[in-house]
Amino acid sequence: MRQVYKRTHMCGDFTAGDIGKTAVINGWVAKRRNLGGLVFCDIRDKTGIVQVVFDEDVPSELFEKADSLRSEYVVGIKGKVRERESVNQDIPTGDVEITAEDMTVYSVSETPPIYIKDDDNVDDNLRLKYRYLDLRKPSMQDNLTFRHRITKITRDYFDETGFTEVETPMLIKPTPEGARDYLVPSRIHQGEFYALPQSPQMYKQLLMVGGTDRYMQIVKCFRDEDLRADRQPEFTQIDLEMSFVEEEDIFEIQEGFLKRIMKEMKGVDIKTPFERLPYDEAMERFGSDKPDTRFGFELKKLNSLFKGCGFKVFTDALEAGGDIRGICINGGAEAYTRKKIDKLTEKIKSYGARGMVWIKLGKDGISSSVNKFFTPEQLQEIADVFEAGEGDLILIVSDKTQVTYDALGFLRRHIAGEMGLLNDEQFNFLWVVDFPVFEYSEEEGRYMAMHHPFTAPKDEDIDLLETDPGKAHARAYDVVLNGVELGGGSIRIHDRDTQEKMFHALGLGEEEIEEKFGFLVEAFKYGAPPHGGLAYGLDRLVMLLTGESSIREVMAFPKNQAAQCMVSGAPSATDEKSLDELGIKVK
RNA sequence: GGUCCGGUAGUUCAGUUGGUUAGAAUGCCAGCCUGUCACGCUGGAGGUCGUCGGUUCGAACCCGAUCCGGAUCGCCA
Repeated sequence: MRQVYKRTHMCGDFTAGDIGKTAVINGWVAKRRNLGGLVFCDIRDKTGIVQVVFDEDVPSELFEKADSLRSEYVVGIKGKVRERESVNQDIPTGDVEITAEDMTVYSVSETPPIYIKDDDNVDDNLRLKYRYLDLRKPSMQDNLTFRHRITKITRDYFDETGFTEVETPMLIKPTPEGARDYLVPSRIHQGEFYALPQSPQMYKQLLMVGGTDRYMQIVKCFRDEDLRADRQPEFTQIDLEMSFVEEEDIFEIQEGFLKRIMKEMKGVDIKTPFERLPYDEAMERFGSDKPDTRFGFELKKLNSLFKGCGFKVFTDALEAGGDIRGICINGGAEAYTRKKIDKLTEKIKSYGARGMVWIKLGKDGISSSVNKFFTPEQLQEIADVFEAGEGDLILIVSDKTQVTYDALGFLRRHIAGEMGLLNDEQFNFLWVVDFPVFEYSEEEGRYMAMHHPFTAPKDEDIDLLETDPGKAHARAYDVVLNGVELGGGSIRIHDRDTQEKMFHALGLGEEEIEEKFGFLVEAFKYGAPPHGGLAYGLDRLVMLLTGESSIREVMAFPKNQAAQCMVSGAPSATDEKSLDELGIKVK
């Protein structure tokens, strides 16, 4: 005899069309409402809930069993589907109910430590500790299902466009540049280590040398850096690489992919091709390399207006080689009182800004925090740069160039959020292109690859690698959606000469190159096709499309901010025998 | 490593100027209840106020230290 009821329906699937049928369901008790002679029970599975009723028609033994049900008991119920006496408009199965004929209690439950409903507000760490309970919430199941469908579409789409999914190793050589590696000690080679991949970068390039032509992989990646709402130590990439392509070939394929995702998952037709926005322009207009273009408030450089002005803060910044930039908050003059502006000023301090100047265009004329230093005519001149009118607010930051970008880039997005200008239903995709090849690291005292050392410089900039590396632009691109970097990639270097120039610009000596990247350089001796690729952050993509504000909501078992798995307690100490075998001494 | 916010019933929170026995909602338990669906009504149990120390006649509240969580800057090729 079967121990488990053979299910005929999922709880969320019942409709008026099922009335009169005999149904068998398996699920959890979401709610029991005992009215005395009548017991209602909401049974939940991953598809939704359905109401079961135990009334005077059921045998007393079954009724007693129903009375003893508690939240999160696991049950199987057989019964007849019937029309409800009073319909519940709020749930999809609200037309019908199941009148119970038989029930088995598979297992009982203690009172759960967290609420299992969507509109809860439970401490994050508790949710993570009892993740298996948290996952029972419809929104969490919906998110997992949503994610599954995206990965399915991904595999389908790239299959149809000639990609082969290939698994690359998880135990790899530590990478010298970039994020901190998670290291795995080798038992056989004591004192030596594998690293978990930050991305399969070099392997996918080797696959191109290996003739795979078009590669894709949905792959876990690992970075041992501090966590954020959108950053986890292990996360998933949709990783792609193509041979015999240039930027536009890659853009076309990816735009087709995102178009399909948006159509199938959101029912939205997005316009292709996406806007291409050069990095320099993105920074100049939005103060960010991942601009949210759903609203205005664009940055303007004001240096020329303030040369030789009497305001020392501005002239000092200019003399130090910095800039003066501002944004105009249309209609912000009234909403942003002095108190609120002070708060904003406080916030941008974390980006290195020491202060902020404001100009308000009020009903009774123009006023500012620097009235003392500027005549109304001069203030008007600034306002004219922004084409500002009555009711507008101008915010100005003078500092090092990067600080003006960071502070104002933050402000425009922050204020847009506060003013309710971020429309969830609008999807502004764009490519940010022509990234710099290098960024200067104060810490290291040298240029570092902004993307990675295999990124091809633009042809016309190859000579700059040796003469003025800070000015060289790369064939690198990011795809950005509403201010979030969804993915990034580049056309790679495929000839040894350029690769060597790149390594030298990074300050790597022959030996170092051989030691760190020797196998890739070696591979390129034997015929590397021109190639390029891209990787998406799957978690971020799902987060954005589900409207969540943290990638934890779209991962089954995420880590907390201290990089711990709250369910299992990882990381943890291990026994001495294991450590001995690995040749590791702890302190 | 820095900055900010937080830690009080199982859960989410309130807690006045430092003053009697620390409250509410929800959840839980018991009783009643035949159309509920946030069921209702009545009653009950439930607290090391993160921890340690200090000030005080008296501390959830003030002070110091510390631990923990979250957001964020740095960091994330």
